[in-house]
Amino acid sequence: MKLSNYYLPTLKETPADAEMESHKLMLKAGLIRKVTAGVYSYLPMGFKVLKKIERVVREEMNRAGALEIKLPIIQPADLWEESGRWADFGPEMFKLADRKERKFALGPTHEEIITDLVRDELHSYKDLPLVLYQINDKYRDEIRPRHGVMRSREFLMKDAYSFHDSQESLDDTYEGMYQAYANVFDRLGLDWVAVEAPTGLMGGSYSQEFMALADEGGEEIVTCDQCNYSSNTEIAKYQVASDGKREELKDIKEVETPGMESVEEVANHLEVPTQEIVKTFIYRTDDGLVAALVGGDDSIEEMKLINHLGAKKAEMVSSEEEIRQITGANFGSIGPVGLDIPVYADLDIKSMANFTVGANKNGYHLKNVNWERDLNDVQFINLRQVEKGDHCPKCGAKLNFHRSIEVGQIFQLGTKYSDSLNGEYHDEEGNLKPYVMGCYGIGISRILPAVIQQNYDENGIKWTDSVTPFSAEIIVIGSDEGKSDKLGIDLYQKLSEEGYDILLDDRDESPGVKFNDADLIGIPLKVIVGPRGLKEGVVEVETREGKTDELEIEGKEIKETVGQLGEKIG
RNA sequence: CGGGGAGUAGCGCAGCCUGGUAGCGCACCUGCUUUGGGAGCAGGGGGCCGCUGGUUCAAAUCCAGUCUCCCCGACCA
Repeated sequence: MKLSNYYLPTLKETPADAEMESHKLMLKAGLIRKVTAGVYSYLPMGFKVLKKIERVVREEMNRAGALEIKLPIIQPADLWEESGRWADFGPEMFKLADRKERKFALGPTHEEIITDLVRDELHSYKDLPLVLYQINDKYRDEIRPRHGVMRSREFLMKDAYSFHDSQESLDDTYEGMYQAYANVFDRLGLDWVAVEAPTGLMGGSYSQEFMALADEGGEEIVTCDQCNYSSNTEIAKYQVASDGKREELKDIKEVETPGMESVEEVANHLEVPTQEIVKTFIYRTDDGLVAALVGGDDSIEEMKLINHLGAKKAEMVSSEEEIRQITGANFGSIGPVGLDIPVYADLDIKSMANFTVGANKNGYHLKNVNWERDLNDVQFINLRQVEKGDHCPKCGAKLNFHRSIEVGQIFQLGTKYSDSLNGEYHDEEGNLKPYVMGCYGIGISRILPAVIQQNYDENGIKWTDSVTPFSAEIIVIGSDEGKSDKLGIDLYQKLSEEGYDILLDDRDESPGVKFNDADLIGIPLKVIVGPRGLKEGVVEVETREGKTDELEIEGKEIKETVGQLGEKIG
C-alpha cells in the first residue's frame, strides 16, 4: 500500500479525553475515531488489524470443529422474556420498538437466539454434540463506557455455543475450547493467564476468564507460583486461618462505645486489636435481607455473597433509617446477635473466640461474643476480599496479585437456557431431555487495545507479528533527483509481487514525519531508502526496537535485494 | 445513580473574573524554498463560543434551566 493513497490521519497531540495508553495510541495512530460515548468508527488501519485478529480467532475455532454462523443483532423481546433475562439485563440492553410497537433489543449476547434456533432443528442425541459460533457486533448500554474500544457499547465479539447430551461431552468440548483459546492468545502474542471466574449474568456452573496482563487493566486476579491456582479476585479463595487459639469462653458483656462508628474508634476505645472485632453489614437480596460478617480488617466481596445465595444481586442497605428499622441501631453499633435474618460469616473468622460486635443498641458493643453460644445458625462462607499477603487455598504459597484485561471467557452453562427455553432432544431411550450447554466468548475488538497495552513505548505502538497491519514499511527520503524514489518504488513493487504486505511512505513529507509516523503506527520493520545510504551503496533496515542493519545494493540485481529483504520481513 | 471536571475552528487550548470587532499553536489550502527523526517564508480558508430562556443599548463573558462528554465508584467481552 502506498501511503499517498491511504487514509492515515495521525495526531501529534493526544486527544484530551483519552486516559489509557492504548486508547491514546489508537487515536493518535489513526486506528479509530469516536462517534459518541462508547461508539467508535474504525479507520482503514484499525479495521485491518481488527480483521487480522478475527482471522486468527476464526482459524482456531474452525480447527476446534466449531461451525460458523451469523445470528441477527435485532432480537425480539419475547425470547428474552421467555428466558427471564429481559428483566435481568434490564437497562444494560439497548431496546427499540418497530412501527407496530413490538419490542426488540440489540443483542448483548446470543444465548436466547441460538437456543431458539437449535431447539427447532436439533431433536436427536445423534446430532450432538454441536458447536456453533459467530463473529458479530454486540450491544450493551454500559453504565460507563471507557477507554475507547476497551469497554464500548458496540463491540465485536466471537461467541460460540455448544450443545451436549451429557456433562462428559460438555467437559470434552470445554477442554477443546480452552485449548483453542490458548492457541488464539499465544498466536496473537499476548501475555495471558486463565483464571477461575464468576458466571455473572450468563449463569452456569463453572467459568474461566482469559486475562491479558496489564498494569492499567481493570480486572484484578490472583495467581499462585507453586501450583496452578489462579482466580478472579471476585471469587478467589484463600487459605483459611486455622483455629489456633483455644481460648476459654468468657462471659458476654455489653460495653459503652458512645458515638463511635469505625472499627478503629471502637478498637481504640475498648483497647482491643481491630482483628478481634467482627464487622456486620446488612444486604438486601432477591430473597430478602441477610447479614454479612467479616473480620475488622477485612472487606466484603459482594460477588461472593451473590454467588453463594444464587441471587441476582445484593445491595448493601445504606440508609440510616432502614438500618435502624432492621437492627434498632445506627451503622456504628449494628451486630449479628439477636438479628432475625440469615447470617453469613466469612470462613476466616470461624476460628475466632471472645470477639466484639455491635450491640444493635446505639452507643454499645458486645464483648466476648462466641459462635455457638451466642449465635445460632451462622453459615460460614468464603465472603471477604482476598488481600495482599493471603495464601493459596490449594498449596499454601503466597498469592500474587495482577491487574489484567479480560479478553475471553468460557462457561459451562448446564441446562439454564435449555430449561427456560425448552431446548430438548431425544436420548437413546426416546426420553426428552434438555441440552447441556456451554458458551465461549472472545472480545475481538478489545484485543486491539490489549495487544497495544502490552506492546508500546514512548514512540508508539509495537505490533506483534500476527496482527501488524503491514509487515514492513519502505521509507523514501530525499532530494536526489528521484533516485531514492525510483528504488523505493521498485522494491515496493517487487516485494508486493512476492506477496509481502508492505507500506510505502511516498508522501511529500519531511523525513522526521515519516520516521515518527512509522514508529507511531507500530510497523515492525523500516526499510530506509535515501541518498545517505545510496551513496554507500546500501539501503538501511531498522526494526521497531531500533536495531539497524544495512543491505548492499551496489551492483546487485533488485531481485536479490528483494530476496534479502523478504527474509528479514519473514 | 453518587462524587469530581469540561464543553470556544478537525485537534490541543487562551479569552469569561471586570459584558463592547472571537484569538493562539497544530492540522488544512496556494506559491516559493527545503529534505536523514514532527522544516522555513509569504498568502489563504474554516466558528449557531453545546442548547434554551432571562438580564442588558450590547452576552463566549452575568443569571436560570437543559443536553453532551471525560475521570473515580457500582456493572461488564
